[in-house]
Amino acid sequence: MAAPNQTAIDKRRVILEAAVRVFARQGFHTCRVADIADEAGVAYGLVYHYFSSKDEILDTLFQERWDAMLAAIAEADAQHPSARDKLQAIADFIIDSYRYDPDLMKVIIVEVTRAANTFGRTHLARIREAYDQIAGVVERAQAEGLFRRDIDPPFAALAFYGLVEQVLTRWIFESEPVDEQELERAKRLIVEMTCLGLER
Amino acid sequence: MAAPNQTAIDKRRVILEAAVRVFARQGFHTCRVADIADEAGVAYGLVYHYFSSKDEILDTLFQERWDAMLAAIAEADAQHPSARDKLQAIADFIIDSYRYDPDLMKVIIVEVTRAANTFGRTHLARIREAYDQIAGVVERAQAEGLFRRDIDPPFAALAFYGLVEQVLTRWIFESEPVDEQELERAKRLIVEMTCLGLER
DNA sequence: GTATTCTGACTGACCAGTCAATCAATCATC
DNA sequence: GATGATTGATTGACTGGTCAGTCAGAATAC
Repeated sequence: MAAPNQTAIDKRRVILEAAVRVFARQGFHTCRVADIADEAGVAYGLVYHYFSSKDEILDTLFQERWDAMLAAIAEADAQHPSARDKLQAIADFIIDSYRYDPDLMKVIIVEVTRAANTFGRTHLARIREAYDQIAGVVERAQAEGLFRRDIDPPFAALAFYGLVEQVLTRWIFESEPVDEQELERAKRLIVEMTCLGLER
Repeated sequence: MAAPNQTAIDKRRVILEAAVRVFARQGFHTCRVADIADEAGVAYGLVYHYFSSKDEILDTLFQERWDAMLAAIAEADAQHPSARDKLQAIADFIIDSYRYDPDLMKVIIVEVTRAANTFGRTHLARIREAYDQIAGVVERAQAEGLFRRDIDPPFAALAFYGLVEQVLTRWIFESEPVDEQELERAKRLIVEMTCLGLER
């Protein structure tokens, strides 16, 4: 019934999930591979059976998550007619990703998208794809006359995605978990702030 | 003529400035103390004559710069009557700090304000002071009826300061230096975007 | 019986921080 | 204005600990 190497696949997953917790708790540079093995309840050497290096573990985590991100942005773009709804769907997806697995989002943001000297550099092209897709959403909204034309789309994308990441970063720095109400409030405020600004 | 320990003070400064370049180029975790000594043209041991540890060098750089930051925000708040002008003055100061010493700003942002597991945590209280001051500016503008009241001030501060940091991060990830025109354009767009938003 | 998963002791490189020794400047005394 | 004493700056070889990655073999599955 089970796939031939069910166990193997599971162990790989167990290691990945343990790595998320360890990276989130101690940071990539500060933790040791032995910590990951311990957290996974697995022998040290097994980590190197499934991954060729410590770096490859983080690369894998990032790639899996970022693929989902880009798919969700494309989906949001295709599904909704209005630009505001598109941005809302994107914000919702990212905030919900945090709700579902805060540790993973912490690792992705802290160790990859904001790590200008290490993993951020290696994954730069892929990270930029997200910005480009959002810029596209803004550009088309401007062409339709829904958005002002004096803010250039790449800059608008920076402001929008930047705000989302900034909100997550705030939560990441906080010690206690974030409650449901705050998650929902953030979704609303992010889009409101991006579309309408502060002045009345 | 010269102060008694002129040389001493200079060497300390030389080491700090070398550290900025090395941290910016290689990152705090990746570089060795020997790299800093080499860059400063100084013997390895001298670094430990002026600083008790590698960490203390980064702490010093952060503290010096952040003090200037907080002073500039307070100054902007005191100097200008309108909230928009206050935000413009703050954005100008930070963008100009980047213009003057991009390496230092890179180090502060990448290694401290966004390093959730290491220095960001130790300097958290001081970082929050900047957010709190900006939130105060927004709060008073709301009380005066200039800003909408349905965005809470701490969130607005997150969006504003977050956008500034996001713009710097974009430049940090880029390889080529940023031209004057782009710096000035960013100053304008940051405030425009924060105050007016995207929708027309 | 063989292929794969799994184990954990081991190694080799690396690097933060120490320290004993040298050097340079100022001061104190005659 | 020479001589020695004191203080602080400067040097770089060395140490002790850490840790990523290896490997030889045991266990398990098929």
